[in-house]
Amino acid sequence: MELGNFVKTGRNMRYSKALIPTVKEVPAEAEIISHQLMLRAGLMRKLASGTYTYLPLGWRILTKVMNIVRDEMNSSGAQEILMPSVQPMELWAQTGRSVDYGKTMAHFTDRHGRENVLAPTAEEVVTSLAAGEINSYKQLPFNLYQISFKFRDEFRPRFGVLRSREFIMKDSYSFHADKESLGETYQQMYDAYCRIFARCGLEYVIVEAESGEMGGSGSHQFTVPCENGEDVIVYTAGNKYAANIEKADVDALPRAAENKDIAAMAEIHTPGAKTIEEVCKFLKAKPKKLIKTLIYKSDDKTIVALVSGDMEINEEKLRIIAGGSIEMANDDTIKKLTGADTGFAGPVGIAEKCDKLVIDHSVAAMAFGITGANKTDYHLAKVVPGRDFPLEGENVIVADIRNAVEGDTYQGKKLLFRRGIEVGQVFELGTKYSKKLGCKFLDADGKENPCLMGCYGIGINRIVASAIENGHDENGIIWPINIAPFEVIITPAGNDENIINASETIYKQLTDMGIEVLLDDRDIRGGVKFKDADLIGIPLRITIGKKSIAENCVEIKLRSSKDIEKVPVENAATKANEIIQSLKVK
RNA sequence: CGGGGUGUAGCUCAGUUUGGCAGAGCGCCUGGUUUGGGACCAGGAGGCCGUAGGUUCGAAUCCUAUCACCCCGACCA
Repeated sequence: MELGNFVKTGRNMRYSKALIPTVKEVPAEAEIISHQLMLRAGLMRKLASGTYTYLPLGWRILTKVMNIVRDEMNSSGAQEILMPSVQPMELWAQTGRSVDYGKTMAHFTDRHGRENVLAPTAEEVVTSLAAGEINSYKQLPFNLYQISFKFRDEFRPRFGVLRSREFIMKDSYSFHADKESLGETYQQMYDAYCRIFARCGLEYVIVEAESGEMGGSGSHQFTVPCENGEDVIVYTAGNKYAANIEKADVDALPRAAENKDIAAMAEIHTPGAKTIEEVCKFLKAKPKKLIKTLIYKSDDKTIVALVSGDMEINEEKLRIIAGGSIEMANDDTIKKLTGADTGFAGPVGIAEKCDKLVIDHSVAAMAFGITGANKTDYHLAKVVPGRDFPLEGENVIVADIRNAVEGDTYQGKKLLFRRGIEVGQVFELGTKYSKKLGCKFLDADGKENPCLMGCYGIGINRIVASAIENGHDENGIIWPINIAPFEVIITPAGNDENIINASETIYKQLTDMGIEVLLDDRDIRGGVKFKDADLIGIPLRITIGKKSIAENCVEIKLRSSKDIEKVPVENAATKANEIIQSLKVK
């Protein structure tokens, strides 16, 4: 599977010979603008849920993005390789990710009964490769990358290519003998990413991120802010602090003053009221008066987490405290632990029964609250944290385990929220994979050590979608020139011989100059050509019509502007070339 | 995986309530008139009404099953 490996996009094209099936009407299935325009501009067609065929224009754009990525990766010293898309499940079992990755992993059994994974990423493969090749610190460091298809059986593919089941990713993996070396490469990748996104014409923000299933410590996410993004970025004014919502720290809320006068706990009959919503309705209370009790399993340990009823738990934060992967406990486990049906769990008396009780600051800050009674169909009111359940102890911890919300502060500064599309992420992996897969080297002292690793990903398709999300108007796409399918479109408006001749001449001149040019030689009305040119978003248009050709002139217009410049026919190609070169981000 | 919705022409969708000739707009083909912002006139092609079964004299329409696609949710304690 070769993904445009150093394939130069063809230089020129006649529209009449090209498959560019534009559509006027908005496809019913497309919700967000990038998805709509990718279909309308004839970039791609859907095959099945979350899988798309890229048509000539769409593939040109992807190819251009891949070539920018490749160029910057190569200049940063990374080496391109290509790993298989079909990987043995065994390898994933060795790192434990066959479980951690869960159902998102697409897999199949082959005719010999072996389980195979359709690569969602390649840490296992590359680490086992390195394990076989690395013996000495003298071989380190190195950085390998590939550009290839990735598969994820998303529970819900949506937003066109933003969350699809099959997509193109650039993934690279670096191997090091020490932390300094890892830090250096991490910084090189960070800088390379900045250049890549700048060259793709994207405005991006870099945020502190959580490393999720990847495991590891440091991580930054490159995010393109836009309304339709699936990620939420949290930041303080002036961008002094910016983080993914999965990561964003919040200040602890002020604790309620100690009040000895609060009456003792009271049991209330709440038949059938299992959810926060139902309890609130039943008791006419506000969610923030409730203590939400969530029960998780981490391996064979039971973890109970408490969050204010109006807040969301942040499973990533909890996962770090748990020290391993976590999942919601099933009804049986809950019943065994609390003695009640799901929906009536509470913190009173739970610390003695569970392996760990993690209390969010938002709960510790309450004067008193309502919570489950660990008895089916009953809740407790006037439950005072610290009095009715412990806030400290061997297996009790008060911590930040919730998502930031409007009104929160960090280091005293107000937190702001914005949506974005994640287009790239860099991770310091450490030794998580090298230890498990035996990727070791001998250091100068002859001692054996696991390699330190970093990994760095870029979503190629997401770059395209986010460029559209932030680059369009009511008429269609407005491409940044570096990733536009063509740099110029020539639009002859009319069939006069001198119009055709001038078009052909300029077409040839631009081609010879190395410009990527599309000639709209279709025998149709001018209006249709203009609409199509705008829809597919070619940055520069050269229009040749009756009026202008009478003065021996053509019109040059930027897709992004209304201004039209008249230029003599013989200067047109040179002038267009000049504009294009000035637009390019080097 | 749970809830909701939709499958009818290449696309967007009517028609289903109340069973009775398969529809419109856009697109496509032919001819003509047009020709700088998705033209107009005339003619035409194109559908096993998602699939399978059932009810009925008769099913796009009613019933059952199934598949696909879309939306919401998966924070439930």
